Amino acid sequence: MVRWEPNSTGRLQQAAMELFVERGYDQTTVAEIAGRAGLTERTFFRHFTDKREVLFLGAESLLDLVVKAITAAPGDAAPIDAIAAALDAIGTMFDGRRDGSRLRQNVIAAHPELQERELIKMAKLAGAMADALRARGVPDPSASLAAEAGTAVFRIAFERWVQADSDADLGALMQAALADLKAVTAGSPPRST
Amino acid sequence: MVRWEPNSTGRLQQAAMELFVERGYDQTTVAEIAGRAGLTERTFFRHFTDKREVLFLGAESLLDLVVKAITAAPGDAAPIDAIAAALDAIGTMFDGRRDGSRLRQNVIAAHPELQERELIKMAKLAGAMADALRARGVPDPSASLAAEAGTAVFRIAFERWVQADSDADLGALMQAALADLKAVTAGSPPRST
DNA sequence: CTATCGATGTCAGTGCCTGTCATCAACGTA
DNA sequence: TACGTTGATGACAGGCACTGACATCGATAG
Repeated sequence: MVRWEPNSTGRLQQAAMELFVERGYDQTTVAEIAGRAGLTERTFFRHFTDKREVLFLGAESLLDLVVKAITAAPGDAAPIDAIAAALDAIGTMFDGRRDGSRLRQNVIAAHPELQERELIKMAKLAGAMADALRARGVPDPSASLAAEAGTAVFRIAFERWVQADSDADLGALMQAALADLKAVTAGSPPRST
Repeated sequence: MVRWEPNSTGRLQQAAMELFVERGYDQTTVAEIAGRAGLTERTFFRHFTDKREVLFLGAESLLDLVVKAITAAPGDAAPIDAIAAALDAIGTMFDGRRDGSRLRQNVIAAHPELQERELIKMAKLAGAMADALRARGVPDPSASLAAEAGTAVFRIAFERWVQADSDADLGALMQAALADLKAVTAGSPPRST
């Protein structure tokens, strides 16, 4: 006989998403989330450091993916090309997950405190990318700047992706955004995409 | 006879900074801040939406400055040059404020929740810069990308500025960082600055 | 069989933040 | 002068996020 149902973390995540969608983030208490998952509030905080974090599990795997892609890039690749490779890997990872991403992003978009958490996750991502570039011998501040550029491209392409009516391809959107960034930093006059 | 001492907001800010430096952000309660300023906790929350915000007043003026600089740039200037003009304006604004900036940044660096707030202020800054560029006729996503690039340059140069031993010039650091960003997005091989 | 372990529950408490109502000097107006 | 209004503040009650300390009890190792 099992003393506890398995996968507490997953149950808490699912219960949280359901409640956030049903009645909104603010109108949902941690006790309610835990209750729906068959647990107590105290246990929620053993699985997640705070209420927001329940929406941001999985950021760790994205980080690993990106670091590996940068590390695996050809040794003679320019920093920006290593970043491009990381973006490609991200594109593949999100393939087919647009509906879920959109749902989650709608919740985040409605709550500044969740946007804050998302931004610091992005900053950590940029930090990890910069570390991976430095490990390739890219000096600062070029490594930091390339990493920041990469996350900027990701964020802007991602935003377009979840908002798009058609089911565009995230990878393609990121490639286009990267090309735009290259053009704009090169001092090109405005153009439309 | 005055019923209340003037400049409640400023007194709260000063009391907060003092206490944060004396005993740390976490070890300071809002009631203590208010008490030192001769006010009550409830009044604190009439001046600031939350405890963190007491450290981030003034972000509004930075935003205005940047928007005006972009708007005032020559009509035929490329987006990236309008951004460069905004960075110059920022450099002038922070001239001579390095010690204060460093003190404040030390507090923020020690507390993730404060970093989150700083990041969302940066995101708002980027949003305002993008709006100003769009008003100049720059289409999306170029406007967003140029704005994000600008804030990335600002953040990285600012970090170096407050950490530097010598009293380097923020404006010069931003110009150098912008040049590095241009080089790295152009696909240049790694170089050191 | 017993000791330890690990996930959970229980409970008390702190601090952030909000809603609501009261206070009272200043100010305008009749 | 009297009186109503305004605006910044105080007082108070309460909700909810989050934490520390201790108890519980199947599972597992020896």
